[in-house]
Amino acid sequence: MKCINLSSEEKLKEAAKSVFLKKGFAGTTARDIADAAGMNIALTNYYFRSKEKLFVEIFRDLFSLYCTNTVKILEKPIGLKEKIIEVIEEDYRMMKEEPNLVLFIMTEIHRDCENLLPELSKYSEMLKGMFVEQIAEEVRLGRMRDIEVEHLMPIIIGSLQFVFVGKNMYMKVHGMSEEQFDDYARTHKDHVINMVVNYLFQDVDTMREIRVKEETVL
Amino acid sequence: MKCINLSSEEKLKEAAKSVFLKKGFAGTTARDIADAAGMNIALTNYYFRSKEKLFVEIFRDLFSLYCTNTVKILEKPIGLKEKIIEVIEEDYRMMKEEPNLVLFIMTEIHRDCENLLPELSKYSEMLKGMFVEQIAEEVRLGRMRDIEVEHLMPIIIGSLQFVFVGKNMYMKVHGMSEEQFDDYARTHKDHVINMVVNYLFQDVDTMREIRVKEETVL
DNA sequence: TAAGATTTTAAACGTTTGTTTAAAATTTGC
DNA sequence: GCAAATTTTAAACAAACGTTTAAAATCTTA
Repeated sequence: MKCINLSSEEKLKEAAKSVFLKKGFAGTTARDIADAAGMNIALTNYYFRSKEKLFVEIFRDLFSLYCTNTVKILEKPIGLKEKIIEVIEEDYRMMKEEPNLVLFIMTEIHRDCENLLPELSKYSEMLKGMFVEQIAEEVRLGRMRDIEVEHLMPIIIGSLQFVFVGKNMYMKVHGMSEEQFDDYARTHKDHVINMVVNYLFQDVDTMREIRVKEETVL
Repeated sequence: MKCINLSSEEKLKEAAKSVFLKKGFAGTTARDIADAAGMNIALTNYYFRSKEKLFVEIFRDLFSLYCTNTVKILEKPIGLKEKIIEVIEEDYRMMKEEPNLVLFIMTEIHRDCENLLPELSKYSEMLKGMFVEQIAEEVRLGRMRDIEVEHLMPIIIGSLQFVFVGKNMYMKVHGMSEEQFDDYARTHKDHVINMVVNYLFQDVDTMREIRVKEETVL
């Protein structure tokens, strides 16, 4: 009976993940992966049959890393404002842990959308189910700006993720170290939370406050 | 005296630009470029000496396309709110014209930051000069939220550019055609303008309005 | 410990890569 | 209109690519 030594196979996969994240599929050679793992060049094909099959397997894992936690938060039975703040905080945590992830995902989907399409279903789930209903309910009650979910998600995650997509650019332009970028990103995250919550909720609240004040006066 | 036929050299460069924008440096072969131009494979090296030298020349052009118009707007002698709206509108116009540009810029700087560093100086200019002074003045007068310019620019351009970075992903996830994405992006642009202006100015205005109302009452 | 199964290795496979060459085709300048 | 300069071509280059092979090394099982 087959008894795979997972240690070698997984060591190779971890090394490949690291290289793919940094250089992308097109920029990575089979020898880059072997070198990073400190293993023989033939082992990639021995364990994973081809560079592309290894890549697809890793992409699946990384796309899950990109989505899963956010989807879980969207499904939590909590208030919408609280939920959106949690999503942004989780996004920040994820990108701090793996800063290359967002650009990697975007680049590879851009390169080979058709082949990687099946992996996108999880992202679709994000926008369905109780989250959409929750938005509709909040909008109906006038507690939230009327906005379609297709616009809401990029509003929530876009501005912060963009900072990590352009991480190398910002670091060069502003002469930042890794630590300085961490500080920068954390501060930016707080700006984004304020801005998004302000746009989606506060304006409504403030308008209500004004209305209340006016009614009190009259 | 040397008399270059610009028609062939420029035809090659335009073809290369198109291929590089779509596939990136690592994903583009010399034969891809020759095929796209309908020219002989040797001509790339005849006119540009190497694939990399051709790429750097094209990157310079495209980075300029990415920055120049925005910098011009930032230097205009107009109000800050008006200016920020103009920047977002110009960003949208640019990305509608060349949807692959932002992801291209981000990917290539990520790949080879050191070599492409000299090209980044223009982006730095963006953040200097009268724009910074204008922000400081507006903040001092209490007409604008207190925010550092390093955070302001990603706040302004990040959310909208992110939508174009993830264009292929959104199109697949939401099953959009090119025309539908155009509509989607235009609507999103308007959301971004509202959100950003709201965050930077409206809150201050509204608070002032409230204060004025209170004073009127008392 | 011996036989069989599995893992690892060095070497080579046929392609494709970016680039070069040298001759052919074309254009330029007198 | 001819010699010189320039542009374009087909062919080939060495190097690097993903992959395969077959033998060596290691581990498993009895």
